[in-house]
Amino acid sequence: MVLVNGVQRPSRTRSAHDLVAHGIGQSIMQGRFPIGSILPGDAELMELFGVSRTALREALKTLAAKGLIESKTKVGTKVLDRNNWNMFDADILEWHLEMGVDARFLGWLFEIRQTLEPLACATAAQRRTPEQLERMRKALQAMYGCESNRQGFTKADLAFHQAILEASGNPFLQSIGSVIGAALATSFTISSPVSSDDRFREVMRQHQGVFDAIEQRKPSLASEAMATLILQAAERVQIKHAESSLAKIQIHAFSEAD
Amino acid sequence: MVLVNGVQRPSRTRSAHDLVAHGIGQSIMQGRFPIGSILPGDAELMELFGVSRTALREALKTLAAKGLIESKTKVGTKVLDRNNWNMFDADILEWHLEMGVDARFLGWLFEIRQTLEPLACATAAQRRTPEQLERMRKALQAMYGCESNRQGFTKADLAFHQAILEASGNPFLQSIGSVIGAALATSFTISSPVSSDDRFREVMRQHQGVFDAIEQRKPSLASEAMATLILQAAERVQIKHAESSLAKIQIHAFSEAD
DNA sequence: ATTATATTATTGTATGATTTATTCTTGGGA
DNA sequence: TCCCAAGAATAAATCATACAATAATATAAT
Repeated sequence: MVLVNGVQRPSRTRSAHDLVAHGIGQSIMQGRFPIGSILPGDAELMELFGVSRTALREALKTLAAKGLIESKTKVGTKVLDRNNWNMFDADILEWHLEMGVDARFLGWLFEIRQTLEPLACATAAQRRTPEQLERMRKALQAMYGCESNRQGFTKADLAFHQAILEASGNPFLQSIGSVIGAALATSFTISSPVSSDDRFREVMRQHQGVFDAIEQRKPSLASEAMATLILQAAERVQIKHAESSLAKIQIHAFSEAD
Repeated sequence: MVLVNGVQRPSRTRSAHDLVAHGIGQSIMQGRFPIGSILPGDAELMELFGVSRTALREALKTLAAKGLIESKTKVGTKVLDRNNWNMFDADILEWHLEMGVDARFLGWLFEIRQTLEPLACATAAQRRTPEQLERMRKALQAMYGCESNRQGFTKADLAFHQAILEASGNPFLQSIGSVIGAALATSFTISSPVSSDDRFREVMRQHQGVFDAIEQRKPSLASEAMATLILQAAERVQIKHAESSLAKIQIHAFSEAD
């Protein structure tokens, strides 16, 4: 889904409760429904979004499951504090991105990647199966073939990182794919539309290094290679972000379905 | 909620959709609804749990929000692959624990803690406010005062770790409280009922060390102190787990509300 | 002033009808 | 025989309405 000026254009017909959950979720992110406040009652929300009670309540249950809100009889539906939000949830991240990201948020994002992805590489280097390695190789090949196609490149990049996560064998690490997706989505949007030839070669060299280390079953080498890769990616994005003085940015979120 | 022989006794009257979500979620964890399979249609599930379609569908939306299932018109509701599950979700972790944990799972759990909590300590040492430090101090005091009360001790322990997460300022780190809660819940259940006096002093010494480092704003020291603390906790639990040859274990999950 | 009871607003649950989307089937052509 | 298109079947998605449960608030009784 593509965002322009912070207003969403529904790309396809999505289910009603999905749209409502998206709408309320985004409003919470933007502070339109402040933290700690009570949301409007069912009746009002039904009218606001033009849906039935069923669809509305399903949307609320979706948000409650992600830790955004909590409903209690008679007292109403309260917007919970941020530390109840599940930041590893793909939707919450997407809504964050759609709101526009600031340097602080990017810092947090890369702090996590910088910590977890090297771990994933290290364990993947130990536990990878031949099939998993093959998936990485395929994704890497796709990256090589997408020098000109930035969207395709980003998609292949995400697939590469996810293949590593999967090979780590740790289900917790496998759950952070959405975080990486969010980071790549910002890179896609922020960095210069025509990436230089040198930069492409440098990025590919780093990714190839990670792959080689995992292929050769060298945990610490794989870990370090990934650490430097992420560090440089973070620097690129944050510099670019500082250059663009926009508060809100056009965001394109990627999903595996794309 | 307490588990005995894998059968749940509902401790209090909970909402219908909550019970259904819990029931289906647990069944998925246990493999009773296998991954990739289509679960029974609305009508059958309604009868199975004795609830209306409304309650059932809200439960399904809750599970869908956590990445466990996906519903498509005509095709049915499919149990998604594990890497779609959000392992940082408190409910999913709880259901995992209720099912009983194995050494592998404990390993994954501590792998994550071992990586993220030192980071949290390091950033907390840099960015903590006086109020946040005070929260840590209070929790630490509570731990000192609960040598005999194991449940109270575990609760205070969790509060201490969560105070650190909060002080880190990183919302992603603040979301992993449930992971720590899960780890502590297993420790509570597995380790010997009467912990020795020496062990208590050792654990307190380590926690005090983490606190001191954060108080003195020494990031690397705080990070290392936490790393060794977790390492030893992991060793204790896994050894104890290996001793107890039970496949399923009585689990007591803690929440902030307790 | 305190306790007990009634009120009432808001979420929670139930039910049946209707709509929508997708698979499966069937029929017609090439 | 094979392929494509039109239609039927089916299960989820949505709607509309009614009723129940709960807890905050107000009111009355002690």
